[in-house]
Amino acid sequence: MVQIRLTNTKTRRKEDFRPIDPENVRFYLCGPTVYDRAHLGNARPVVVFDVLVRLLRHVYGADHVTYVRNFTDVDDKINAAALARQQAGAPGTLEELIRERTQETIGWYHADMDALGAARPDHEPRATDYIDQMIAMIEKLIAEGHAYARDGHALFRVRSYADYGKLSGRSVDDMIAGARVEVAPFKEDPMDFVLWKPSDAGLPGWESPWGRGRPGWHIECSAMAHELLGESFDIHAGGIDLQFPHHENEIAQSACAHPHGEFARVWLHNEMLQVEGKKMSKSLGNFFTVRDLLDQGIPGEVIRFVFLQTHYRKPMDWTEEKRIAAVGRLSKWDELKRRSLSDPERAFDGSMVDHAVIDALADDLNTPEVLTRLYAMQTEVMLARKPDSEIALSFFDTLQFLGFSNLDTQRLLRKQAVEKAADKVNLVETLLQARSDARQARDFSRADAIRDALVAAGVEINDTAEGSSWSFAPNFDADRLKDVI
RNA sequence: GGUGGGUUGGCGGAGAGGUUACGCACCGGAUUGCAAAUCCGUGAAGACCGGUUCGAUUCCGGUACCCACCUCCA
Repeated sequence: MVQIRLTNTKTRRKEDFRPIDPENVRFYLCGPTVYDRAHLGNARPVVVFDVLVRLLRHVYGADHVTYVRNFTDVDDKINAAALARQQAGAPGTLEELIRERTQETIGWYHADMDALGAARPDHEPRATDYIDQMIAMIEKLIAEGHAYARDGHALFRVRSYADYGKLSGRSVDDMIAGARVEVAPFKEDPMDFVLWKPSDAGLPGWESPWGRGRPGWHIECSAMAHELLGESFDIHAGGIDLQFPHHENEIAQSACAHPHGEFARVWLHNEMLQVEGKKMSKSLGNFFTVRDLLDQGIPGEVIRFVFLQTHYRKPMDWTEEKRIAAVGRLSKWDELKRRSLSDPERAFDGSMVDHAVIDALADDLNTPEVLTRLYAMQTEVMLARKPDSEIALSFFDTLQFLGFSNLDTQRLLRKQAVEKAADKVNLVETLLQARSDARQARDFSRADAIRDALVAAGVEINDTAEGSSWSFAPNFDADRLKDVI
């Protein structure tokens, strides 16, 4: 069996991955707060850890991995969005508008992540469905002395957990010295964080031993992970920005509430995404969503390819240049698929995934190394020069395994071009026949003139020993064909 | 102020204490009537300053610059 190695944030080392139970490898990924469209940065962990899940399923078996990714559907930003809608005249109670908003956002999220080729998790728990578990957990923490209730709040007592700060390499004292912590009158210690907070009449709330209120951030992940994966599970992942405070607080809560469990054995964090060398932010005007890109005709596979070019533990820069290069590469593979498979629509089952690709992934998800292997395979497929060669089958099986099933990066544009040009097919073929005739007659100047004009009009021509083939390019412009006639 | 990450050839981007990463671009060659596509090949690097070592881009220390987190942004 392939030995997977992963860089564990908890130990700051690359270590052999040994599942607690190989029959059920358990993985938790922090999901989105569903108040708006996912921006491009939100997509990075989804794609990166989708690859991890694919690897785990490949190694341990498709039915031996449990993948959980939550939806945080209780949050002040959601409340604000719902309130804005109500003030804009939307009908319904605030609770209804909140539900509407989160439901709609989850639908968007699914559509966008599907487009990126990211498989759906086995469980997608919503925080509001686990309020009871959160309350039970908070009660236990209070009973054990790890938390306290004050003024309608429940707060975690950071000093009661000796290892607080271990994951992120911080000490409580240093952080307080940094003087950037919120000091609230009801806190025993400035670092204590909120488990439960009161809701007034204008906010969603649930009855609790501390009054009507809503959960703080952090507790939902602890409660849902415990409910669905148990006291101890294998891997917990998310963006590096969650390392502190979110994951640190999750650990503290879970370790204190379930002292016999280990919570997550391995912690994985992806580095952040930048855009053209800068942080993506609304103020810089370089903020955009996954949907924005998809709507521009950039398929999810292109986004996925660009993501996999950079190792997940390094900052990744989204650039126009990379986008264009990815389109070129995938288009080339699409062309190769048409040429090297007797049935380009053939479905693959993952039985011929390349071993070197698996080895590269097993080495801490080294996706750039995977691409290097794919380039080598590409050349081998070219050299095989016959349809359905073993290397071709393996190559496209591997691509599908990696989440690249549709390689036609220009399908939207091409589809439009073909539709627009449907009545020009005969004309193009007539012209190509004329070129062929001219070549036969060795009238090369006429043949080349026809070819150049067709190319200029957006017809791709490929001459091989077996003959010529052609296709409409996405930029096909029928009007230009008039120049040929 | 504290913490973490980064700095590799024109661009993107890895591994390894000593032997070609790889891709794109460029250049040369093969193929082609000429192109395109494809194949083969050359050149080009390791922010800066020290240290360890027979030998460092790879280990250690320092400096500079960039990014992020410490503010419910993945």
